[in-house]
Amino acid sequence: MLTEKYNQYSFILDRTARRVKQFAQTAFAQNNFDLTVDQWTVMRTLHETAAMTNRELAEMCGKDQPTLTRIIDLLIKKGLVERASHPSDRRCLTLQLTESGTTKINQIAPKVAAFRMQAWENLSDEDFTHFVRILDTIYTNLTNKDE
Amino acid sequence: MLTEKYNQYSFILDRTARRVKQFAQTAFAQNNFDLTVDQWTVMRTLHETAAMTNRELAEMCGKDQPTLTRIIDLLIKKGLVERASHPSDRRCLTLQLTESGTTKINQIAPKVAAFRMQAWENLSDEDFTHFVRILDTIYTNLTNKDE
DNA sequence: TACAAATAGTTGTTATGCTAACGGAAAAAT
DNA sequence: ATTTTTCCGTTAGCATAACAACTATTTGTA
Repeated sequence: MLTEKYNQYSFILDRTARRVKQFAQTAFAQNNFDLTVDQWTVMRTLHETAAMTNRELAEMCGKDQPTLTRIIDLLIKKGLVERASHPSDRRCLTLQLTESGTTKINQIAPKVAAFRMQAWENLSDEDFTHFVRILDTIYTNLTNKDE
Repeated sequence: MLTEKYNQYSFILDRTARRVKQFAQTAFAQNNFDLTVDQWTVMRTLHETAAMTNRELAEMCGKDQPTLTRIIDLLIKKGLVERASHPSDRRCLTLQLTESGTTKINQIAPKVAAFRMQAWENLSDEDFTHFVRILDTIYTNLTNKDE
């Protein structure tokens, strides 16, 4: 492979990821969701698998623990999530959506799914398959195997 | 297209972009480059096309102006870049690498290109073509056409 | 010419990503 | 049983991303 040819992949990847997030964030604002995209990701994960610890939730959201702690702080301020103590391990916390949080998720989830689709205009199912395979391969290639 | 199937593309994209940046940043640290990945991107762009204004450079780097201003501030602190006044428009500034900055770019550019390649193990030239096409299409799909 | 609109760069604010470090608690080792 | 190690969550510090607001300057227009 020619080295020069691949010099730009990082730029393209970064640029596209930021555009996707920005596009979603603008849609969130226009619909008065009063959430950031990342806060929504956390709530959505918590909705699918309730009562996780901070560490488990961070893992599932693809975020590190400090970042997740701060996002949870903001969601608690908004009354959408609550922390409870873990029954058997006093180091852990159990996180779950409040009733208000569950209501919110159910309200906005279909809308989010709808405008997310706009990214895939002019692209095929096969492209989606390529997309997942290539990006996951890159991710794996750059992940430390010692873990 | 099935909506559910595409719910995760944003997650994959974001996760991969962060991994790529993190991988590069770790390599930078191990080689004592004393630069962030974004600072390197700015320097590299400035090296290829010298004497740009803040706005032009931001555009080429895919960053917004406030972000670029702050990155340039840091690079100036390190003595790698300098701001000069624009000859014909007093609103503008002309940015360029210092001699020290040019030396640094030439020293580290080959190393960066080398470890960047690690992302593409187990992937083909055809995959790279798919990658560029798909991500650029997504970017275009989500870019406001009114500009 | 005078005034309104647009442009360039900066600064402020909030949120996130990453690393390091810290305190409390549990697990492992001796 | 005590010590050491590991683990969990949080906090702190720095850099970046996005947006709004501000100053200075230039351009467009009446």
